[in-house]
Amino acid sequence: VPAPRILLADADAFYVSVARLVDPEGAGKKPLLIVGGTSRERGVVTSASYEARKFGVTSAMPMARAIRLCPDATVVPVPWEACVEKSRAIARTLRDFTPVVEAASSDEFYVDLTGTENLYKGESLTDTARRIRETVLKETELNVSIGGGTNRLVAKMAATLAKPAGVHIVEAGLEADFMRRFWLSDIPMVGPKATLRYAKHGLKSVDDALKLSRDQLVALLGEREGHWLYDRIRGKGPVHVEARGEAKSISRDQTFSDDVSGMDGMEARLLRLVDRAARDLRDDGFQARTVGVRVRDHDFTDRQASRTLKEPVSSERAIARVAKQLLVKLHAARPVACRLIGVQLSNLVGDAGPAQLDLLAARPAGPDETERDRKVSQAIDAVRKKLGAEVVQRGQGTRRRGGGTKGQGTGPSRPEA
DNA sequence: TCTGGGGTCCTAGGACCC
DNA sequence: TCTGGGGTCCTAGGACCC
Repeated sequence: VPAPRILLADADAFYVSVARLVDPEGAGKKPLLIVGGTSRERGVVTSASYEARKFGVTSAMPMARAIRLCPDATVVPVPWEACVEKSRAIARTLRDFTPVVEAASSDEFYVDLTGTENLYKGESLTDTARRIRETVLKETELNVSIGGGTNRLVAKMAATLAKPAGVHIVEAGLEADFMRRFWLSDIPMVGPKATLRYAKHGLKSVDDALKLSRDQLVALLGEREGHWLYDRIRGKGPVHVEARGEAKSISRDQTFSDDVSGMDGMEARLLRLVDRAARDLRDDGFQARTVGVRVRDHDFTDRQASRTLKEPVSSERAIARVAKQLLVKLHAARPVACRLIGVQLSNLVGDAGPAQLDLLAARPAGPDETERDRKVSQAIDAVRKKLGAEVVQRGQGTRRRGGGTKGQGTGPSRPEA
């Protein structure tokens, strides 16, 4: 049995790089570049150029703070559509090497080269990774860094060492040794909460935790987490790479520049989000059985309510009816102003495949979604399609999302996931 | 400093069924 | 009349990732 050969290809400063490609004369010429929410008051950094990072700017940082740290930086919005296209282009290039490519996010791709030893006969994993890197650069104008090894954990952690524009492969058998240079907080899924818990037991680095036996770790952290950490710090982790995989939920939410109070205002904003979510759901060829509504109160308390229906729905009117009831319920439970409202559609049922077309047609209109609701949505889709075509005719170069990609089962924001 | 938008996975309790 | 155990589905919340 050959040892697994897993790679993680991670695009360098993805959103910044795409912003520069989109606008070579503007953003392309600014070393100090920040890409992110330009709502000024409530935006955060999506990505900062390596030059800007030297000033302490990091992603997810409030924009106000980022500008204070790096006052000379240029701030531009995220070019979402171009990012979706570039993400797909990277995935396509990777699939030329093996079909087993999993998009973990827009800019991260797991690649399983196990069993390709004969195909790339004699070539080391390092050389194959370098060749992949060069090919992606040539075909997409984007630099990826590639980490690799016998499982996803070491591949991911090696990729951080490979940045920028490099390759780092961990040889089989050296996984445990490789891990010793890291902090526990560097391990994927060890977030702020876990880091704090570990620190309370005096555990900060991988080396700290290596001094404890399996039983001691279990005694400290509990059955599940104890075993989990014992394996991770020895470089053991999941191996399976899932080729493709479809979206499991679609959500659209919005933070408002000013808090919204009162049902009328909240409902108006909810309906706009419902329209976006329903449209994107249908574009991706899905129906949803579960409708959820999320609010973030003015004091940053997150609350959520959801309902699962007997039959899946995809029309604006059906989703809006449920969403409104959920919003009323949430507002009644805590009638305060909110800073964010979101709509989430899950329990997705595909309706794109020809095999399922009959099933859909046969699905009777029920109490949750009437025949009339569906007709209205069909009319909306028809108008959108027409408008999209006109935009293309005018040569503005901004085709409406999904116009020609219907039924590929890929979400606009997680294109290959 | 005052916190985006898009996701995934896990847990725990209750309802319900066998 | 009182007592089970197991399995599945649903809901809410939380941690985490990019």
